[in-house]
Amino acid sequence: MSDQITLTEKQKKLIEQLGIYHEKSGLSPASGRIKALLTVSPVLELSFDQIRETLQLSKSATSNSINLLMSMGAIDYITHPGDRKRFFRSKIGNWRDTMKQSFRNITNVADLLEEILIQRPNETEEFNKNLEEVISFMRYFKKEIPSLYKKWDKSE
Amino acid sequence: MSDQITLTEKQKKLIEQLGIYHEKSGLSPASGRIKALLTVSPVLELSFDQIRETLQLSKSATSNSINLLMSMGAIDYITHPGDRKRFFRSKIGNWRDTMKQSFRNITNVADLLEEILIQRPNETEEFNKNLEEVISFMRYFKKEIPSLYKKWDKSE
DNA sequence: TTTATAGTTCTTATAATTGAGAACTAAAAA
DNA sequence: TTTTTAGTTCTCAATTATAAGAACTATAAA
Repeated sequence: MSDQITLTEKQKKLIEQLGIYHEKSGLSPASGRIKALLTVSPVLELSFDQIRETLQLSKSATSNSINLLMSMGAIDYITHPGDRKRFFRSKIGNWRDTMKQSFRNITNVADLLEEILIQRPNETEEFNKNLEEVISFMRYFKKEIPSLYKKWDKSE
Repeated sequence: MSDQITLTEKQKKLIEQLGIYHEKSGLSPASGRIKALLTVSPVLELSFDQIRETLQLSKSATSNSINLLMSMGAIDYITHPGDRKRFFRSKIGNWRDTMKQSFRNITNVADLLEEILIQRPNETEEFNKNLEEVISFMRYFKKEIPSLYKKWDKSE
């Protein structure tokens, strides 16, 4: 019956906080909580019903959110022999790709800003110069990311 | 009567695209369009009614969005002697601060992840190691931003 | 002093998100 | 073959976000 997992008050608070952070990054409340639960939970692999009951969600919200998070590559699942259940877990090991994705979002706007710059009147000199600088910095930033990773790897 | 400013189809399309980008970053449609208009418009300083009529917004949506963008530091205004109107303009010159703000959002989660790490069981070794790495990279990244700006400045 | 201007604020109306609950489905177990 | 399990999908209700429109306000102009 009760698949609810036991969490300390501290853990519940951290799930809430991390969940809100995920919401700000564009996830729905339910998806954010599930992603957060799979980061905070001492048990790394949780079944559908453990997630559902721990977070008090409906089956539909749980199913839809799990599938969204899987399609985003944020979580995956494993099965255990003799058990039909799937056990979901965070793909935190993929953090480099996740990070790269979020950098891509910052830098991809550079192309759009360039299109804007191209059709601006030459007369708005100071403005255009600032726009040019933003674009230039974004591209420089993008270019430097690999070496940033390399330098971090070394410093580890 | 008509304070609507003239825009090419291309400019309208760019406002739409940049507006959607701003929406994805958390602004409402109206705020996103206003910020985009003040980036694309060949006329840099636009009055309340020029913004309103060009984007076909209600007075309330225009007023609330303008005030939100001002409180965020995304736009400001000037007045011209003998004219009561305020003329709003993009604060694109502040792009370094804007960029820093968006970096802060990425790196601020490090403290939360650290709190999560601290209370995790030692048994989930691999997971904890990954979490540790994310935190370490985020902090390294934050630390490197100033020198990234410096190097970019030089390369300019 | 009255009127016009430049917005602001308040009260809805509409639309979009979100998730609940029930009905359904496919595969495995009995 | 029937039943149970592990989810999925559909429909709908509730909440939330968004902005329209009207009423209001403060300042300046006439």
